Amino acid sequence: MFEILKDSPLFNGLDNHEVDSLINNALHQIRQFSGKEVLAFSGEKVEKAMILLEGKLQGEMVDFAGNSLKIEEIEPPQMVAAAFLYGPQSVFPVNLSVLADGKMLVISKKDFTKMLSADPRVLNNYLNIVSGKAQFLSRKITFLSFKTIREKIAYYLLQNLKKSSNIILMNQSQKGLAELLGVARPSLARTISEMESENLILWERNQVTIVELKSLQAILGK
Amino acid sequence: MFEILKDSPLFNGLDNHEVDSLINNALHQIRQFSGKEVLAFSGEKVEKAMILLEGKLQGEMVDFAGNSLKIEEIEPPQMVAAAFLYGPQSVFPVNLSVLADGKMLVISKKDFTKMLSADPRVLNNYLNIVSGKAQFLSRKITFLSFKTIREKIAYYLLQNLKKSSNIILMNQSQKGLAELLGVARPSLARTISEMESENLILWERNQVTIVELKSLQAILGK
DNA sequence: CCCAAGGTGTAACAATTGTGACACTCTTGT
DNA sequence: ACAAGAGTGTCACAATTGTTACACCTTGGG
Repeated sequence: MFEILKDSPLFNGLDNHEVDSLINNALHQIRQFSGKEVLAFSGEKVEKAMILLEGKLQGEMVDFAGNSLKIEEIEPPQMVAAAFLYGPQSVFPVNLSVLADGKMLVISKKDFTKMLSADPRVLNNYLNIVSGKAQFLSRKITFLSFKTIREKIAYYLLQNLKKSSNIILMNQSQKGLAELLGVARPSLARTISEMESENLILWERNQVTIVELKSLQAILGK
Repeated sequence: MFEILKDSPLFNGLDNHEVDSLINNALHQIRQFSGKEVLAFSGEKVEKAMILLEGKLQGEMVDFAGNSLKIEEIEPPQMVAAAFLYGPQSVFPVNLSVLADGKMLVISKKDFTKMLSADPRVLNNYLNIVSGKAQFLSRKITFLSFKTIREKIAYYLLQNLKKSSNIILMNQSQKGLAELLGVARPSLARTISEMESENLILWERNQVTIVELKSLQAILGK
């Protein structure tokens, strides 16, 4: 039915036929989205299981001053709000907004639950997804816990640094990175300047070169 | 076997006999702990399922400057590190340290997995626990995302305020609260003073009285 | 090819928080 | 009842970050 579904972590280990069969036994629909729509607001109840088929979504916290903190980007064929379908307080923790037009598969919670019972592999996959989410959030907390922008930058770079290379490709604008780190954009730029003039890093449009790895590690290790 | 286990969220809906039977079919042991021991360090692999039977534990992040940020307190009969047993990166996200002497039930991951398969109720309970954890972490992020101490305090108070009362009982020292909010203790005290002199709240040792609820909400709502 | 829109570098200034220090108060065990 | 330890109120000062503003790049349509 949807080719991409068999690559979804949820259906890991199942073949096309099995996936189709599961989907067809459940109440489902396709939801299209486009523009700058907000698909769900923080606090709204999560009542359906959602799997992104096309496009790109973003989860962001919006504080009361209107500032936003990007929590994560969601790309196909990931599940949306997977960790918030069950549990004591199943509401969206973030605003869910559209980054790129697309569509998603929506399944009623009831039928999704049946689907989990019907196939132990799917259940196991789902368990891994939810655990993974918790781990992701935990890492996010690590991030927010760093007090200084310098630490956040160092952590981000070291986290994205591939072994046997000293170059990090940036798929993110400074503006986007500032949101991710939860700091003001000019403040980020300032700290980057400082680190450049100290010869720790070389920050170019699309890539960052680590000049002094040890000093960078020292920022986190002192 | 252990009376308290039947009250554990994991065994919700099962009777004593069923719980005993599940436990006895799994490799398990009792681990005692005391003093100021650190039971597990952040980054250590989670290889066993753990259920707290007695005492009190604390999960805390320790940054590189030695400051700690308390993430949560764990009391019986909760599971320990429930959301970190499965998933792609099953390591402790925090240091697990002892707040009060006690003991916990330790079950090998393999046998715990069997236990989940053996009883759909336990599996469902576990799913709820893990989802709940993700939701907890998500709320924690909400906290850390507030920029000012004033906002954090307002959020904390409103979150802990019971309906039809304007008094909040504090089971937490200012020091503990400062750690929870991730701010320095004197900074917290300063902001509390300010809010008191503005007649928003009345902060006493063991309880906080909300004087002007609307103004408190306005801090978060502007 | 040029314009418009978004991204980036930078600066001065304001606001907030952290630090370290000290006196004082409360609690608890002996 | 008292001493010791932990928690609290407060201060001056340092450090960091946010704000606002503006000039300058880049890039991708028209």
